[in-house]
Amino acid sequence: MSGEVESYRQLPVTVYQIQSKFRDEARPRSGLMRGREFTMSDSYSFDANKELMVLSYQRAFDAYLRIFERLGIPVTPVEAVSGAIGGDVNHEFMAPSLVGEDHYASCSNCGLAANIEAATRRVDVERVDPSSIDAPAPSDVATPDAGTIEAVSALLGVSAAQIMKSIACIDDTGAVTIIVLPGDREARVPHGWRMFDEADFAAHSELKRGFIGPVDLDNVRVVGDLALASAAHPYVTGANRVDTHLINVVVGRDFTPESFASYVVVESGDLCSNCGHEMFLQRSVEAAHTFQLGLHYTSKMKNATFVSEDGSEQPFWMGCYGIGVTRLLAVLAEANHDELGLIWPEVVAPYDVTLLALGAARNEKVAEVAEAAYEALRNAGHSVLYDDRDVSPGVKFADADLLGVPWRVMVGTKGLERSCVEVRSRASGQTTEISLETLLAGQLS
RNA sequence: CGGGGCGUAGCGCAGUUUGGCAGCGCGCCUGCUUUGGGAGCAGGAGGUCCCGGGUUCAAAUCCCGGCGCCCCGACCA
Repeated sequence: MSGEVESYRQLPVTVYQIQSKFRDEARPRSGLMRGREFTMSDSYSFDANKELMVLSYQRAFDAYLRIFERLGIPVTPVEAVSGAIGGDVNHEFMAPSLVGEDHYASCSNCGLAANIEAATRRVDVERVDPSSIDAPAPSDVATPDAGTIEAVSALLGVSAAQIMKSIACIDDTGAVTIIVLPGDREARVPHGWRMFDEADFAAHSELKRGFIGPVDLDNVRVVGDLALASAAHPYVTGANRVDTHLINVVVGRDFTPESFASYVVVESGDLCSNCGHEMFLQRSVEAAHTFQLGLHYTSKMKNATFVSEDGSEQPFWMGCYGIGVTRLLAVLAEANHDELGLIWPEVVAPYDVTLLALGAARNEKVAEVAEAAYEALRNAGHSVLYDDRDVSPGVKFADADLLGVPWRVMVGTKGLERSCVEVRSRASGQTTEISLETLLAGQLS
């Protein structure tokens, strides 16, 4: 782009490509849904400032919505984490599907939707005064080999919800941070953080895997899930000693997290962080992804610049947008089928019309009309799949349903007696009769 | 790389638990009938039961070893 665009006057610019892509996927699955080779359409926008980048982003976003609408694929744009690609605001276009690999949380009231990896919840309970919790000071309890919530729960006879889960992480600044959350919930590690790996545990011997706890931890940041701030009971936690836990740990008395936020993976029934109504989870397929990259890449590149209005050299504000074309085919089939087979949306159907000659081998007139209809429809600009096989009508009907071509024209003795043929819509199942004249003029209605 | 499952006719599978004639559906071949919703009847062909070894009078079935495929997870612009 640096060779093509020199001035702010040339902006905005959006370029695209449709290319084969290769990924070293650890486990390809579900046919076209995730393969090591696939076709991808992606595009990139370049703007002079953030406000204009957002406009370009919105144009691409709206275009994607229109594409999916025309394809007959219902999609929900959801807030997502940007993964390795970087940048700030981004959306995944999720097609609800039982075969999907992703889940998103959606609010039943305000419509807020976010990938399960990004979704947060609200906890609508008053913060509890620690002094109101009647519990003696924390004390040790031996928990040999009980390094999991389940094991501690079974050993001590307490519910998972009464145990505090402590997850050791490296945060986005590289600092060791412990996330504490209710033991009956999965931890959601914020974007940019990572959980401890083998090397981290080796480097921080004060943190005993399976027995980590937030009490008396020096020089380690502790953050807590919202639910802990409103918990009206003491917790069981790790004692930071092998085979030992602490009981009667009260949040705010025995330790105080630096801050409270949503650190659990959202579950169905959790409250929307925006409006407080219940959220539900939807299984889905990621059909497309859009990103506001901002200066994420261009600020690190020497030549990704243009000359701005005031004469200074400025980096481009970028957006990037991708649709998995190969995957789209699978999503398309998922979204557009019934028990008889595919139902191609007209805009992407490989043929407009399938022409069935019924009993042509025994009726010369049928064969003649079908041949003529084939030519007429083609001359009128239709793409036609012509079934002139010598098989029974039932076989042709079933195959036509299976292939899912939008329009089916049936030429047979029954109709020809009245100089008619039938036209059937695969999507609606509606059959109408048209005259031979209409058909031979290349028209379907 | 972990966890689970599977391997028997062209395809899909049952049979393996409790060792005892190699089965079913579809497809295929022949004949007759049928022909606007995946035809019917009759007859027929088709097997390295993944491979190797072991136990046994006898192994698709039990034991040991190997190979292959699928699913789940890790992974994933």
